Amino acid sequence: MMRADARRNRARVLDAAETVLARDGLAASMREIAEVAGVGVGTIYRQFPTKEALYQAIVEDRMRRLADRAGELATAEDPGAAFFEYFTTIVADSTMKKVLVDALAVAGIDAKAGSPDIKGAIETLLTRAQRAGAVRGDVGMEELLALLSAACLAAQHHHWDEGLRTRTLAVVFDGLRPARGEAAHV
Amino acid sequence: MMRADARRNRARVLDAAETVLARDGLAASMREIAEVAGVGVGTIYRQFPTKEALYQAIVEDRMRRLADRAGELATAEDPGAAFFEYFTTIVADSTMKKVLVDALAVAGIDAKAGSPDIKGAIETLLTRAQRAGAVRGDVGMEELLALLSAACLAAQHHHWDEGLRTRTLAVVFDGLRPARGEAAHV
DNA sequence: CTACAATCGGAATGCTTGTTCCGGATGGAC
DNA sequence: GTCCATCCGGAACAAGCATTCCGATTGTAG
Repeated sequence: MMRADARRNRARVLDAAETVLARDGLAASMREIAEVAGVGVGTIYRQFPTKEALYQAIVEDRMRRLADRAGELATAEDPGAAFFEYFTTIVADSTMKKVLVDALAVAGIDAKAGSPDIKGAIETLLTRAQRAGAVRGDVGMEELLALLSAACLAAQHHHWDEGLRTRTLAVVFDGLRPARGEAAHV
Repeated sequence: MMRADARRNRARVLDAAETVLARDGLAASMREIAEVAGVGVGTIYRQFPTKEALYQAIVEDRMRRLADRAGELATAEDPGAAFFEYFTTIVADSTMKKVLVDALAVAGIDAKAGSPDIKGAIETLLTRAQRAGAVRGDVGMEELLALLSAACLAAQHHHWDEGLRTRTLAVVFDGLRPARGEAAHV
């Protein structure tokens, strides 16, 4: 059983790391995280063997939340709206969360072990939206993830404000919609 | 007048820097650039007062080439094709050139001094394509640059191969085209 | 060819980073 | 209250970085 102070400090470290990493991404230093958390650097290393491990813990947590959100939307009445809303949410999120973006970029959303089945969850949203005729049938997961990742990266780097985000995603979404006349895939 | 060996070394440094920075981006170290160039680090500093200055020299050079290319395409017979070709070229380029992408991301394509009028050149391509009815009239420079930068960032980070690039840009381009029925802006 | 200023290489400097270590503090079982 | 395994803080260490400096070298004007 973990001692009470250890558990408390673990929470503080995770909190501080989330804050600092959101701002500085992978470039954040352990010293600063420790300072924000109000603990010594040694305390961090007691819980997380390495900087990467700390990052991974946070990224996995965020991934899990994103996967959960996708799960909720998987049963929405309007699959098209659900799909586009999810896309927008992730991009809006990443404007503020540099870790997530760095993680998407470095480790890759691509199938990294540990991360829950976010890919599967997104695929469900895509398939349902396609069946409902809200998204072209000929876009695959690869292109979708490429577009999603691209939007997240740019939103982060250039600090897209809401207006720019809306207008830019509008173009992408138009490209994702079926050409008029394309039949819904039953 | 510059001594002959100094001029030769300057060229070597620029070459090496282009190579190394293309691979490692801003994370590349001066030592490695010096090694690849076959000179001492001191030699680099004789020509470029700082690491940033060296980067800037290379980025400006690339920007100039991109602006030139845009200039050529500005008088193409098919403004729509010219526009989409230019977009594709830049993205394909950035898959290989990490500096460019870092520069776009960090310094920002956005109006940084020194960089020639690449923004103006792109705007010309856009306007002509819109007049020709190949691009929606309601997309502005801001969204266009956002999309361009997004594609470059993602292409670099995930090493888009040609197939993925083609399919992903196809979606974006579809979003940029006018909805059927939208009139060309004379 | 000579002489000297321009240039060179790379060791040295000073800083930042991730990680380790350990003397001292402390939670909690008895 | 006692006691010890656990945990804490932060100094210390090693590695890497950009940048500076200087004795040795070399282009070139005269």
